[in-house]
Amino acid sequence: MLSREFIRENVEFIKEMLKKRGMEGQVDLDSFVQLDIERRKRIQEVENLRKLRNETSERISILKRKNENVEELLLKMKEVSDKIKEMEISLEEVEKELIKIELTIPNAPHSSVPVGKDESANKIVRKFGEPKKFSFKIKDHIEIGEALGILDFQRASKITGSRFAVLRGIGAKLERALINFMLDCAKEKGYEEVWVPFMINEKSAISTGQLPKFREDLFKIEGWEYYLVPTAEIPLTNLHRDEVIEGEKLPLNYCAYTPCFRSEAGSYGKDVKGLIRQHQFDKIELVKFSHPDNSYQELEKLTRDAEDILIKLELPYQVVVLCTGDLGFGAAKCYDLEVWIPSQEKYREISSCSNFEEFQARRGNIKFKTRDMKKAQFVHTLNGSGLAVGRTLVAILENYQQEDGSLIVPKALQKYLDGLEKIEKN
RNA sequence: GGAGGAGUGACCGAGUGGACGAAGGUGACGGUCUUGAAAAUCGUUGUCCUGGCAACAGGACCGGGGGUUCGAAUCCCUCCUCCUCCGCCA
Repeated sequence: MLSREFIRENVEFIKEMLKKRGMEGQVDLDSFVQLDIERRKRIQEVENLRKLRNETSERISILKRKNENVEELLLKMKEVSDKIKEMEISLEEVEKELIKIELTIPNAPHSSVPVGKDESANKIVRKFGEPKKFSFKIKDHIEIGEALGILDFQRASKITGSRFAVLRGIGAKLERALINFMLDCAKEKGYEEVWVPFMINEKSAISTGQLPKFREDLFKIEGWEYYLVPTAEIPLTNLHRDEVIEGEKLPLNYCAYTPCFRSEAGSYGKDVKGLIRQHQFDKIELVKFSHPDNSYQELEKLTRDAEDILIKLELPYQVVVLCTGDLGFGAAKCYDLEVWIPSQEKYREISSCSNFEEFQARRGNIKFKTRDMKKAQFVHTLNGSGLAVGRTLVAILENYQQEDGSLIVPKALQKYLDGLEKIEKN
């Protein structure tokens, strides 16, 4: 969320920003301006009356102690009191409308973010490795996994439905190995491991920006105001909601494994087969709470920390900086890590590393204060996947496939699989 | 699921419906004392909103929401959270 004061004073800038994001006309800024003026007018009216009430009440108290007659004052004040109540209600209405609009305003992209309409304007920042050349006809991860007996989509759809997967035997162990490997990588980089609830409440989802705008992306628990976590970003960032962090301790680095649940509304027909786009997938998330002065250095670090996992797994990838039109709602800047998927001959997103600046901190009231600061100030929050486990599994299956249908285990993972070097059909 | 108890500032903790934004303490910061430190001692120490260039003025906030009242931290209702006991349970 941007500050009310900032929006008030930079309406033209916001309009321009919305245009860059391709959200022109999607936010009712004119109403915002009107409501903002109206709100402040009503505040002044109400506060003047409250002042009168406070003063008179004090007088009544004094008069009463002197045993003087206060009947007339009481009657008069009864009226004032009713009037205040009335006005408080009308003020609240305006405030609610204002918040409604505020919550639909996206973050302002950082000045270094390329301007563009859609993903075609994203810029490749760097690459690692080369797409491997295969001397045989390659298979996609579904074919490989099913042939090895480690992936089963049919039974998953029987148990639940489409966009779910069953992993079996060494496949299940591989998933668990990846989770442990990634958490260990994060720990090595100084992230504290956290185990969090896999359901979140409304407030938490508003803080990080999923609600109210993206409600249809979440799975809601019937009869509860709880949602299944779509990303560990939410519980991790909300660790410090409504807190003032000791400034000397910044940056705070956290990592967590959670399964992630997404409805994938609006992605019908996209990646319907295989592990790429599931309703449930595993992910390790990295979250930083940073001092505003160096949040962009922290973003670089965070991105490198996520990349390092791909380097260790020796998977070819590229880093892309998202353009204004492709940038997430709350992000000021975002790097996507894209891993090479041989069967699609494409780089596909496997991690997304963003700096939210104050956007989430303001929504979630997350501040910091150092000893020499007079006032607490909003932190900058950052997060990135380190990494999406399901997609990593896809990348491994496809990039490490052998002509005979077996699979070489990446060196970095072998110690997590009792030294296993190769997976073959059993 | 049943029965009780509790939620007050960074923390601990007091608070008869009017002199309470809130005693007292701890911590932090600043001063005095000291060669330095400790101890002692004095002082400062919340957030948000409105108006104002500012100094400042005003308003709101005692878990959240509502109610009673001229006036609520204090009374009533409701929700949330935590604790204790009983029951059930992985």
